[in-house]
Amino acid sequence: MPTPVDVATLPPHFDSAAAEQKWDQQWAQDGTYRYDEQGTGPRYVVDTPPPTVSGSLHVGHVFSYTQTDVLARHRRMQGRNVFYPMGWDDNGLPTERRVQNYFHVRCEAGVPSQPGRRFEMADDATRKQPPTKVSRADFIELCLQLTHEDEKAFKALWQRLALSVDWALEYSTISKHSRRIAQLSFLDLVKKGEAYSHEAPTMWDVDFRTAVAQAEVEDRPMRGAYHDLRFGVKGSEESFVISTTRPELLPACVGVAAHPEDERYKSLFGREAVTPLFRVPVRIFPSPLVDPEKGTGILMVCTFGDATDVIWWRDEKLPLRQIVDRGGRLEKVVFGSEGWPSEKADEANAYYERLVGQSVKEAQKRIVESLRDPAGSATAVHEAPLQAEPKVIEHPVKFFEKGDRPLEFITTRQWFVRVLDHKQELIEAGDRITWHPDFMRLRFRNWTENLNLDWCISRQRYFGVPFPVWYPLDAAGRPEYERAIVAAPEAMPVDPTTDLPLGYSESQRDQPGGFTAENDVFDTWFTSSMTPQLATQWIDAPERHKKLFPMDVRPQSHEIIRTWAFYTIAKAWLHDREIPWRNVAISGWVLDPDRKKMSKSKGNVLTPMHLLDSYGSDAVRYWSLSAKLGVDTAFDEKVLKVGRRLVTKLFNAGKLVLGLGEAGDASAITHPVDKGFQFRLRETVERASAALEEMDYATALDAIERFFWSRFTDAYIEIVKNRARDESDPAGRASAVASMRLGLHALVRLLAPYVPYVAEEVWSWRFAADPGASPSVHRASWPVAGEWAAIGATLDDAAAFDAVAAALEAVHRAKTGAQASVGRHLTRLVLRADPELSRALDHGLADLASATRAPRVELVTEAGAELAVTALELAPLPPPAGGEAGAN
RNA sequence: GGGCGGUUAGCUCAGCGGUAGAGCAUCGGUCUUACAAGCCGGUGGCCACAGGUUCGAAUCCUGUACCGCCCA
Repeated sequence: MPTPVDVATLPPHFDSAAAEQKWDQQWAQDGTYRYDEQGTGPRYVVDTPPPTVSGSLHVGHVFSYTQTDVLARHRRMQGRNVFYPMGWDDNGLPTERRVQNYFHVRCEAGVPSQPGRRFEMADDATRKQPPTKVSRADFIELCLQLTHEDEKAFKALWQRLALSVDWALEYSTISKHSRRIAQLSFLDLVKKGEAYSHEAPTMWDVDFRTAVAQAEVEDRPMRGAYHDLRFGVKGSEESFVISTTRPELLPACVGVAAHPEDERYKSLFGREAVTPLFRVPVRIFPSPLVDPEKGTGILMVCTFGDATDVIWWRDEKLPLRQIVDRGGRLEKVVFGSEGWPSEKADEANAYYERLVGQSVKEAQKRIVESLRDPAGSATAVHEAPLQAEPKVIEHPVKFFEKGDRPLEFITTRQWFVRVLDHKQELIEAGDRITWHPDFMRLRFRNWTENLNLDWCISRQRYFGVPFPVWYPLDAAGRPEYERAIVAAPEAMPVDPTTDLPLGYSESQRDQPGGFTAENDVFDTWFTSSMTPQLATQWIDAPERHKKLFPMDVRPQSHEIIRTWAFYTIAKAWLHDREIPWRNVAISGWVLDPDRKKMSKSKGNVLTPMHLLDSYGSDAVRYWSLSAKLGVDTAFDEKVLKVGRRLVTKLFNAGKLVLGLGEAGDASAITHPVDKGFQFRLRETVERASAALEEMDYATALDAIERFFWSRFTDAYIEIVKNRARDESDPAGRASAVASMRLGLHALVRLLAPYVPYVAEEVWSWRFAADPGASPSVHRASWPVAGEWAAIGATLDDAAAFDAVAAALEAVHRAKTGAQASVGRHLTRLVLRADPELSRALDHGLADLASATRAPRVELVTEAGAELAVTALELAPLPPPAGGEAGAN
């Protein structure tokens, strides 16, 4: 049982650092935020974003995570059994990259594993050497080691911020459990026919050497140039000019296309063109996808310059001539060999020889030189194929969002999940979810409608969840992809490179007639899209899953609607024909003070730790919670100061109110001014609660804070604090003390989700020891209007309180006008008011006299009069310090 | 090019049919036994622009201009 604190001994300011330490420890010890697995009451289930633990923390993390926390805290106080887990996304490229840099290592296939070998952060000297090569197993070990360190830093921040997560529910996306859930998901999708593998041109990053999905691709404006090249027409003297930004792909040209209605080229359809330099005959066909306005209106189709080339290649059944390899260099090909026809193979090979092994960029330079050679002409006329100097343009080019060079389309075997077949269902699922703010729904809809590729889920990387898949090898040692073997669910998680498929022995690995492992890992979103299922344990704990799914809320930021939100909705639909959560709360971004997006490259990223140190956690939370969902907010240190002020104010208001001595219960509240204050307080409770029901914590905070400051501390307390100490008026005193106590009791609870440390501190002084009270304000009940029913406050009471407060304000104004302090004693005070206001003031005149320090208030009633101070006589100032200075 | 959001006091932002708001900044007053990290007051706005609807528009509609985001 907590012991009440003697508030008279408390300091003038709140020591936030000490309180943060004290209460973090206390909450952990008491299990204040624990989810009750056995609980049968209503739950509130949060699908927390697992932050990418790639090292750095910034204020954006603080911002959005605090916004989630306030929702969870509100629901917890409403008595919900709150399920609020925390995960770490330690799976994927950011981690790989960080590990490579931190230890200065590279993962390479075929390097033997060296278990037990220790690595430290690389120093400058080490960094000058080539990176150390490590095996896949060792690399993964390093990833785990480093992410574990990063997780500790994140956890410390979250605790300092007072995120009310249940740390017993912590998870990481690379853990054994997560790998199992991801592999079970894959198995379910294969069984349902929603996952398939096939060999096809896929967007490929040549630096990371991996396939990427549509969601990870972005357009960047790049300088390019139109190169006009003259093609010949087979069996004729005719020719035409195509325009291309990628002349280096000329050797991979497999067709020529123009718009079916284009009169200039209609006569060419069905005939064959001959490419310059390589003299390859290719089919000329019509396609409505060609824009007659662009370039010369006729273009070459290559394997593959862009996404449209892929469509033409597939629809027209054109041959495949891949020349760009997985590292972005031109591979060796021989014209004149099978699949590489040429009318002049020797010349073609001579031209191509100059390009082999070159990067795409260098190859372009070289081929442009060749194209200036009249000998390369494919027409009867002896002229250079390049018609004019290239015309420089700026155009959008597709990049992997984390990549540095343009994506290539490269034909590889990849695994996909069917999403195109389910567009309509996914859009409908999105519409069944409530989005906060609502317009974010359109981002989801827009993205889903515009999808044009199935979800590529395989990545040619090292650190990730492996595919639980092997392929049988035929007698010639070729994988039989159509007969893929998926691991049994009870065996998952498996690593196919070390585990065995059922019925095979290790000696059969990579042997003809044996089997081979799938080396790829899942797209990190394949696992991240399962955060609800990771937290509920899904098919491993069906009863638990049923209780927790669909979840109540998914908080996240808007730039990952197309990835995280989309994939999570897709998975929930494909697996369970369900929506994953009923609400999505989209937080905005923190912008720098110049309203620019914070990013590492701009160097304008703010780290949160020093803010926490100088303003305290409650003030930092206040800043986060004064911004509305979905709204980008410029970082403004002034708001932190306001937060700190609020914390101080609550601390001191608590001291005053609790220092008044013991209070009776609400039945002692009989004075009209007190009842009127309670009436307004109840209205505030209703207003704030309504806003929070809509997840509008910022509007709720605004209402609470405004009331706390301008009605409670500036007005009500000033009006009644003298009565609260007046021994000569026991009933009036009891009413004031009980009312102030109830006011504080409610306001501490209303503010608790926002400023949990100072609220807990104030609560602990006395309220925690009340009979039947919760030891923590964070488990106390959220105020409800019913608590005020017994007081029976009326609109007339409210008018009395409002009138006294307005009159006090008028007197303050008059005193300030007379250059006197608001505490200055008066010898005479006359107010003028209209009859209605006079009546309202009637019950509050004694309070008003004591608050204004006047002997009595003379009231002149005049129809239609504005409230005004008509006479104000200041008492002489007491003699200066030395004796009984400052006596009242 | 398509979609979405924004434009309100010097700054950061609320308000979203009924007399323009808050905090900060600024200027002035005030050390009142809760709080000077406080309190009181003053100054400051064609609510981007142009039309329209309405008794009444910052708020609803249409268009324009900037800023930003998402997607091609």
